[in-house]
Amino acid sequence: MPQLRKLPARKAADHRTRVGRERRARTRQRIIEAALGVIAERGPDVPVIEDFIQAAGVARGTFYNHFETTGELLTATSSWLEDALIDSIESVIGVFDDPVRRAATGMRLWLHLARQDPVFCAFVVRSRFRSASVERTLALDLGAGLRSGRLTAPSVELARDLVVGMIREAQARMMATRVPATYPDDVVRMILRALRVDERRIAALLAAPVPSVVGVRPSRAPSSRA
Amino acid sequence: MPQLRKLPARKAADHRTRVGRERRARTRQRIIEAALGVIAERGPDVPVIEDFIQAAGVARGTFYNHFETTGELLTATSSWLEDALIDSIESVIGVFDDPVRRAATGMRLWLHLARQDPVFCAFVVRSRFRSASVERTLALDLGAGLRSGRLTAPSVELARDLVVGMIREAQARMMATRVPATYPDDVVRMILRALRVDERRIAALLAAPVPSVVGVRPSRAPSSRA
Amino acid sequence: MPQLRKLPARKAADHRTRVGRERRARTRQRIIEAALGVIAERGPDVPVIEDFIQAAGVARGTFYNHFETTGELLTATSSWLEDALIDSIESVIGVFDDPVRRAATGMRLWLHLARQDPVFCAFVVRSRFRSASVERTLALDLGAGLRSGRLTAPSVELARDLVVGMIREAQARMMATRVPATYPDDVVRMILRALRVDERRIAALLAAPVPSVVGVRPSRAPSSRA
Amino acid sequence: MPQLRKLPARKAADHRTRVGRERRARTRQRIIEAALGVIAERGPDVPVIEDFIQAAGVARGTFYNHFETTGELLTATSSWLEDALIDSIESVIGVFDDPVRRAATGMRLWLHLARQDPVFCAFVVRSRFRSASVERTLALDLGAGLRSGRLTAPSVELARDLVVGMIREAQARMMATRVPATYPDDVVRMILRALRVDERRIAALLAAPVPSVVGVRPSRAPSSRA
DNA sequence: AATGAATGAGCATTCATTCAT
DNA sequence: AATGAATGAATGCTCATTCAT
Repeated sequence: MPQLRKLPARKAADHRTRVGRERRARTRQRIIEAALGVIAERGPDVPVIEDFIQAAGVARGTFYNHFETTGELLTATSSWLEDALIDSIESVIGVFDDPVRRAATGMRLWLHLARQDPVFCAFVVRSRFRSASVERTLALDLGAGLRSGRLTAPSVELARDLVVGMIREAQARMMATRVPATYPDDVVRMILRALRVDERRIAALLAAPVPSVVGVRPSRAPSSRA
Repeated sequence: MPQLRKLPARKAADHRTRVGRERRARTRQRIIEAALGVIAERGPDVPVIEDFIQAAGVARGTFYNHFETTGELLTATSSWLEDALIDSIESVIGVFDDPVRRAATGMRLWLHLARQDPVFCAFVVRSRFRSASVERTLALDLGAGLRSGRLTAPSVELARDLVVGMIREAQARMMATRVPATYPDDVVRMILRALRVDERRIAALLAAPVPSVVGVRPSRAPSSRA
Repeated sequence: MPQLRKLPARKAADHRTRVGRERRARTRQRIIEAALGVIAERGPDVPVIEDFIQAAGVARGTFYNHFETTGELLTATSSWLEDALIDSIESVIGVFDDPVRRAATGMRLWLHLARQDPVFCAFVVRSRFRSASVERTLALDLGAGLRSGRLTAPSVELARDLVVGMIREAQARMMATRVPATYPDDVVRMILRALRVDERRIAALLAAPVPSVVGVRPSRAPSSRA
Repeated sequence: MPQLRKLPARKAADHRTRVGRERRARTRQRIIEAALGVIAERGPDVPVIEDFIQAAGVARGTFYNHFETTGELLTATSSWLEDALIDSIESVIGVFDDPVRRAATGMRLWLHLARQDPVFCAFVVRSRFRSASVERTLALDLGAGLRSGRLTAPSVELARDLVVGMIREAQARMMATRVPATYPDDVVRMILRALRVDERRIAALLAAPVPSVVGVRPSRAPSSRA
C-alpha cells in the first residue's frame, strides 16, 4: 500500500532525477567545450580558473561541482576530444581492411579536419594532445603494413615517429599560417614515400575524395545565455 | 705629471671594474646553465624561481640582478644553446658544399648529440626549442637540394616540416626510452627516403662516421665555490 | 505558467545575490574601519598589507578581492571618513545662515571631535587627510564672510590657509599631549582674531555649547565573528 | 734621529690624512645635498637607496661608508638643513632685542626663503621637517612677547601652534602654486593679528625690507663629475 | 545544482644591507 | 675610501580551492 501511494511520487522523483542529471551533464559539457576553446587559444598552462568559468559562463563554485581540479578538466577535455575523434575516424576507415589505406585515410581525415577546424588544430598543438586510442590504431595499421610488405621501415616505432612527428609539425604550420588545400595530402604523400609506398599506389590512395566528417566538435546548441 | 699620480688609482678602478664584470658574467652563465638542466627536467612552465636559484646556487636577489622574469631567463638560455649549437654544427658541416650532405650530416649530428646528452635532448623537447639560425640554415640547404633535383618534395616548407617534425618526435622518444645506436641514422634514412633520395646515395651519406662533437654544454670549470 | 514553476528558483537566486552583496559590503566596511585605526596609529606609509588584514581579521586574498593596492584602501578610507564628516557637520551647521557662525561652529565641532576621538584625530594628522567637500564648504563660508565685511583677510586663500594650518597643528598637538577642554575654543578664538572678528562677537560665537555629535565612526555592530 | 728621518714621512702621512678626511667630508656632503633634492621631490618614504645614490652619483657601497641606514641619512639631511637655517636666520635677527620683531622678522625670512627656494620649501613640507632649535627660539620669543604684553594669546602653546601651522600651510600652498610676492608678508600679518598686535605696529614691522639671505643651500661647486 | 565571497598557501619581487675587490 | 655584485628577509600578489547560502 505505501508503495502504491508512493508510486506517483517516485515517478515525479525519477523525473526530477532524470532532469537533474541531464542538466548536470549539459553544464559539464558546456565547461568542457569552453575549455577546448580556451586551451586552443592560450595553451594549457597559462589560463586560470577564471578564464574557464568565464568562457563557460558558469560560477566558480559550479566548476568545482563538476571537476576537482584544473588538471581534471584538462583530462576530461582531452578524453572527450579523443572519443569524438575515434568515432569520427573509425566510422570512416572502419570499412577498409587494407592497413595502408586505413592509415592513409585516417591521416588525411585528421589533417583535413585540422585545416578546417582551427580550434581543434590549435588545441592539439598547444596541449600536446596525445590519444592512446589513436596511437593504438595507428600502431596496429603500421605494424600490419610492415609485416605485409606494403610498408617499409626500420621498425614500427620509427614509422610511428615519422607519422606523428610530421603530422604534429604540419598542424603547427596550419596554426600559424594559411596553407593551400593540397597541403594535407602533400603531407600524407611524403609520409608514404618515407614508408616506401610506390608512387602509383600513393596516387591511388590520394585519389579518393576525403570523406566529409561532420567535425569533432558538436555545433553549439542555441543557448538562452549566449 | 698629475696623471702619473692618478695612474695607480685609475688602474685600480679599471681592475675593479673588470673583475666585477667578469664575476657578473660568470654568475649569469651559472644561472643559465643551471636553467638548462631545470627546464630539461621539468619543462619551462612548472619550475619556479626557487628551482632556478637553488640549481644555480645563487640567492633570490641575484636572480633578479640578472633577469627580470623567468621568461627572460628562458630566452637567454635558448639563445645561449642556439649559439653553442650553431658553433658545433657549422664547424662540422661547414666544409661540405653539397646541400644534401650538409643537411644529412647536420641531422645526424643533432640526433647523436641528443642521444648522448639527455639534458640537451630533454631541454629541446620540453621547451619546444626553436632556433631561428638552425632553421635558416636548414631551409637554405633543403631549398638548394630541391632546386638541384637531389631532393624531391612538394615544397621546401613541406620538406622542412618533415625534417623538423620527425626529429622532434625522435627526440621525444629518446627522452622516454633508451634507443639503439642505429636509431639516429634510421631516422635520417627515413627522412631522406621521404625526400626521394635513392637508397645508394642514402647509404653513402650514412656510411661516414659521425664526427664527434664535444657537446654543446661546456664542462663546468672547477670553481672555488662548489 | 512556466513562470510559476520558475519563480521559487528566481527568488532563491535573488536572495542569494542580495545576501552575497551584503556580505561583501560588510567585509569591505570592516576592512575600511580597521584601516582607519591602523593608519591613525602608524601613518599611511609604514603599514603593510599584513597589518591591515590582521586588524580587519580577514584573509590576505580577501583584501585583494576588495582593493587592488594599499593606496586604493587609503582612498576608500578617506572617502568614507569624508562622507561621515560631511554628514555630521552639515547636519549641525546647516541650520545657520551666517557664514561666520557656520565656519566657527564647524571648526569647533571638528576640534571637539578630534579631542574626543583620538583615532579620528590621529588619522587626519598622520594621513594628511584632505577633504575636498569640507574645503569647498569652508571656502564658501570664508568668501561670504569676507564679502559681507564680517571677516577681514588679504584674500580668501590666506584665510583658508590660516584656518586649515592652525587646525591641523592643533590636531597634531592633541595627538601628542592631553589638552584642556578649553583648547579647541581657544584655537577658534585665535583664528577669528586673525580674521578681525571683534572680541564681543567672538565671545558670542563661542558662548553656545558645542552641539554633541555622535562621532564620525559608527559604533561597531555586535558581530557573530569577533 | 729616527724622528728626524720620519718627520717628512709624518708630514706626508698627515697630508694624506687631511686630504682623505676632506675628500670623505665632501662625499658625505654630496650625498646629503642630493638627498635634500630627492626628498623635496618625492617625500621621505617613497625613494629607495638607488634614488639617493643615483642623485649623488656615488656607488651603493659608498653610501654605506657614510651612513648606516636610510634613516640616518634623513636625520643628517635634516640636521644639516637645521644648522644652515639657524645660521641664516640668527645672523639677521640676532641684532634685535624686541622679541616680537625677532619673531616677525624670522617668519618673514623663512617664508621669503621658501618662496625663493622651491627645494627648501618642498623638503620642509614633504618631510614634515621639524627643527628643535628653531622651535626653541620661537617659543622664547613668543613667551617674552606674551609676558611683555606685546602679544596676546591664551597660551604660548597656542601661539606656537598658530605660527607653525599657518607657516606650514603657507609653504604647502607655495609648493603647489605660484603666489604673489606679497604673500609671505600677508601670512605674517595674519599671524600678528591673531596675536593681537595692533595694525600700526604690524605695518611698522613689515615696513622694513626683508634682509636678503644667501640661501640655505650652498651653491653647488663646479664638479668634475656632473 | 548553482552561486560567489572568503580563504591562504605559494610564488614573484623589491630593496636595505653586506662584502670581496 | 670607493665600488658594485651578491644576499635574503620582507613584502606584494595570484589563484586554486572551500564553503555558506
